[in-house]
Amino acid sequence: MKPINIRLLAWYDSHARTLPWRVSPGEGRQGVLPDPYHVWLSEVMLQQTTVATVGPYFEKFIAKWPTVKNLAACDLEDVMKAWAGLGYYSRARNLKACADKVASEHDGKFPQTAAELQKLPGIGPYTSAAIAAIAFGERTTVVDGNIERVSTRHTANSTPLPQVKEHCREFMDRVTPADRPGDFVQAMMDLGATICTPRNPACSLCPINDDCQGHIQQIAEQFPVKAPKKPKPTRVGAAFVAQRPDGAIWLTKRPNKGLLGGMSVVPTTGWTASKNGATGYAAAPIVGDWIPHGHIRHTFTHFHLELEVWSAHVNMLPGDGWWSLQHQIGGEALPTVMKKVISAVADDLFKVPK
DNA sequence: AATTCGGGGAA
DNA sequence: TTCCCAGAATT
Repeated sequence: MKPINIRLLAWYDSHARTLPWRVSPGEGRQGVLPDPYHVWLSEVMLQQTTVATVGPYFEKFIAKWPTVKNLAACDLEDVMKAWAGLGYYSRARNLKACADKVASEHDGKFPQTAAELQKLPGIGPYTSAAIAAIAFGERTTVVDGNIERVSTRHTANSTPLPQVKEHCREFMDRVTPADRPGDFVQAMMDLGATICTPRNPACSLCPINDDCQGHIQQIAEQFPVKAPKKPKPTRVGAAFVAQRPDGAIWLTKRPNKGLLGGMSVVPTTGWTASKNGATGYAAAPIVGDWIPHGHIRHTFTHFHLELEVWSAHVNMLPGDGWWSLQHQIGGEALPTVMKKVISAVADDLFKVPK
């Protein structure tokens, strides 16, 4: 039987997905490597985020900032606005910090080894290895969620995550070729995304099913084994949409660290396990004729949130913040939960093109 | 080693 | 609903 990398690369040459950050399949087969800036940007966006979600954001960023130097030259606030809705907002701040460092310390050229890349903000073990392999052809050992699934199934390894990750690394070190390492890791990831899927894997179509223990024993779907997850608690609070007579909405900025760090929000109460202290309009940032708009629900990584939504027409508010005019709101750095809140008051505000 | 970070698509 | 996604940083 041919080695795994031979079978996988042959499959990749005929089945590779065409994605915005990849070179064309024809170029790829001729050994053309993609732009490191594109690879880096896509890899950071793809951290815990699906290809379908990333696509439009990637296109928007490339159009707005064609090079890493362009990104370094812009304001962080513009990056936060462009990243709004994509989630995990520390990625956006690290993205900017990384661009600044590449521009100022490396003359706008990304380091070419995984070891050097990992010294940059927002680039960890996975992303450094992926960029080095895909953009520079280094024979690194890449392990992501797809590869964890493919490799644990191939070896029928029932060690639970995250301990099994080291075995996955050894598996990859054993099978990754020195020639076309970037295409190989992308082939592994495409395989995991399209055939070796979490549920109902299409084993009959898999190019490496002949020596896959998961397939042979008909137990592929049970890997990887994971520790049971904790239930998500629910937190509650109230949000206040203050509107000026001209329709502008009062926004404030979250601190740069923690949940929704650096993002723009309307004033809210604290988000607590249960209602405590002042609630409803009694907790509003200013006395006024607050009108109830029901509540919105939103789920974060580790808790559910239920927010009462209130609105009122006011002329001024205390504290730090600014009035955002209706035509500006779509361009603000608003996380999705805040778009839900504002939509509950003015449901047509985000239907206008940004 | 555990926890904290968003959001959306699929089943 | 639950799961999981081209994970990193922090504690």
